[in-house]
Amino acid sequence: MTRRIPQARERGIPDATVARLPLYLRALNGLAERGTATVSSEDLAVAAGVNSAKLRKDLSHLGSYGTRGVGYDVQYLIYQISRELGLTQDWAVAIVGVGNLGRALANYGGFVSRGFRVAGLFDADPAVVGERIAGLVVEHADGLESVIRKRGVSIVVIATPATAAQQVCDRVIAAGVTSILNFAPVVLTVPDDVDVRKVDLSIELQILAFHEQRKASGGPMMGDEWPDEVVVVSERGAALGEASQ
Amino acid sequence: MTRRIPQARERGIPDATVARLPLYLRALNGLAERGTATVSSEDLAVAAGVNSAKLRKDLSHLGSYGTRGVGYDVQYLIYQISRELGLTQDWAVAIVGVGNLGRALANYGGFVSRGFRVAGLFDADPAVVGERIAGLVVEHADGLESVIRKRGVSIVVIATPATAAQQVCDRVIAAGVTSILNFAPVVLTVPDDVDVRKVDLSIELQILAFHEQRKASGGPMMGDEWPDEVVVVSERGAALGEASQ
DNA sequence: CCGACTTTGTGCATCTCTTCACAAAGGCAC
DNA sequence: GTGCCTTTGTGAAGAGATGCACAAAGTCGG
Repeated sequence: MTRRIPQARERGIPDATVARLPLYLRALNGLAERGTATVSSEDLAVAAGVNSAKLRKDLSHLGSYGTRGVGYDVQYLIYQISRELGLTQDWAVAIVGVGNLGRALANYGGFVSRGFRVAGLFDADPAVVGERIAGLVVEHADGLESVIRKRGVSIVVIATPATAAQQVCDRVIAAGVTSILNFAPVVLTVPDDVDVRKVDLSIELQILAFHEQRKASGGPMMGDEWPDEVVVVSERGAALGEASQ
Repeated sequence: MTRRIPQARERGIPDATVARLPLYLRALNGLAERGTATVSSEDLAVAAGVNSAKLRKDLSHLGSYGTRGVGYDVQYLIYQISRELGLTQDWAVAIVGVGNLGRALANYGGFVSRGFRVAGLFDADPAVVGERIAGLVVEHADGLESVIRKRGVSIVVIATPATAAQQVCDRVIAAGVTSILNFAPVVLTVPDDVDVRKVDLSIELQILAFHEQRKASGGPMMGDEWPDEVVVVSERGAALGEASQ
């Protein structure tokens, strides 16, 4: 029974750290634009809205890139974090579902600026296919698999209604995609090697409502009884991007 | 020095649990629509995509609403979770920034279906003010404070460009709002009693890219040296909802 | 070259969240 | 009733994240 000793440069950055790296990157880019050359963990932590000890521990997972007594070189750190996140290469992204949300995403500037390139827009509605959005022509969802393979798409954004999401998901996985960003309000079932990240407006609002209620009233009404009239809220809402299909 | 003993029905549901309750609620609504009367923790856990022990522990924080040997009454559990989340009351929501994203949000069906009512749309661009979106007329951002007070808005969604977000944030907080959903890619500075939740597409994509890179290559290139030519990615992207102002 | 000062990187204690495993509770068949 | 079977609710162990506090490492003025 040997003791588990963590390697200095072991592959395995904690998820919580990975989730914060983009935040640091953004703060660093802000500093770089203002011409700052070096930054202390304290200052960077404030800019990113985290604790400075946490920031230092996070960065220590990437390597020892700071200089004691001075801080971190902004440009160098930007490069190291970008490299770790895989932003030094280009990622082809496809957006499926060109409803309100799909359009918003296609026009999103932050996409292009960071190594993410929109390589395709898809919808199942013939009325939308052929339309030109953000310099791209919307293609019919039938061609999904072939286009994914042909253009080397590795990340797919699902912005379809909830009902279509799982089917789209299955198809893009069959085409070899292993990274999915899901905006549809459903739990996607995927194999273990596929990463799904979920963005769900409705859930965020409900979490806010919980805290708001707590602040307002010191908790929900105390009784556990049913009220006289129970109104059951139904799951009638379409996906955020209510596209066709 | 007394030991801290958790009360049985203490007000204080873990954050991780609160974040999952909406997920359970959605799964339960799906079951209710299909006419299911009772459900076991195992089945509900599968539907919500979590571990069944976790689900039971989560629910146990609300109270003891299950029946051993049987499971949970779907309708009753829907009611209890809704009540805990504060969805049995109506929340007035204002959306600030009517760009691509703002429009998508205003048209989002899931909003209305769950006790959230869009009570106002705001933008600083005169070209957008007056436009009719999802049955509402876009108002000028100047009237933000008075409308918030008048219509009892308690949750504000910020869908402005990054540059305007902090200013909007300060103003709505001054008007009494303590719950904010922020889509702009900036860290908002707020007092302790204000809750901010952040939705950031760019960050989600970067996290996916990290995992994708790991899967593809077994890690980033090994050297720690600078490449000959360093391209620094700039933070040029506008907010997801690139509205005016 | 030295000593004062700054800031990193990390060991450690703490806290939170997750998962296991099982006793207790309840339904149901007979 | 009685006993078997199912499923909850939870104690306890484990895993992971956080934050403190400080030694080690480096800068800089003189």
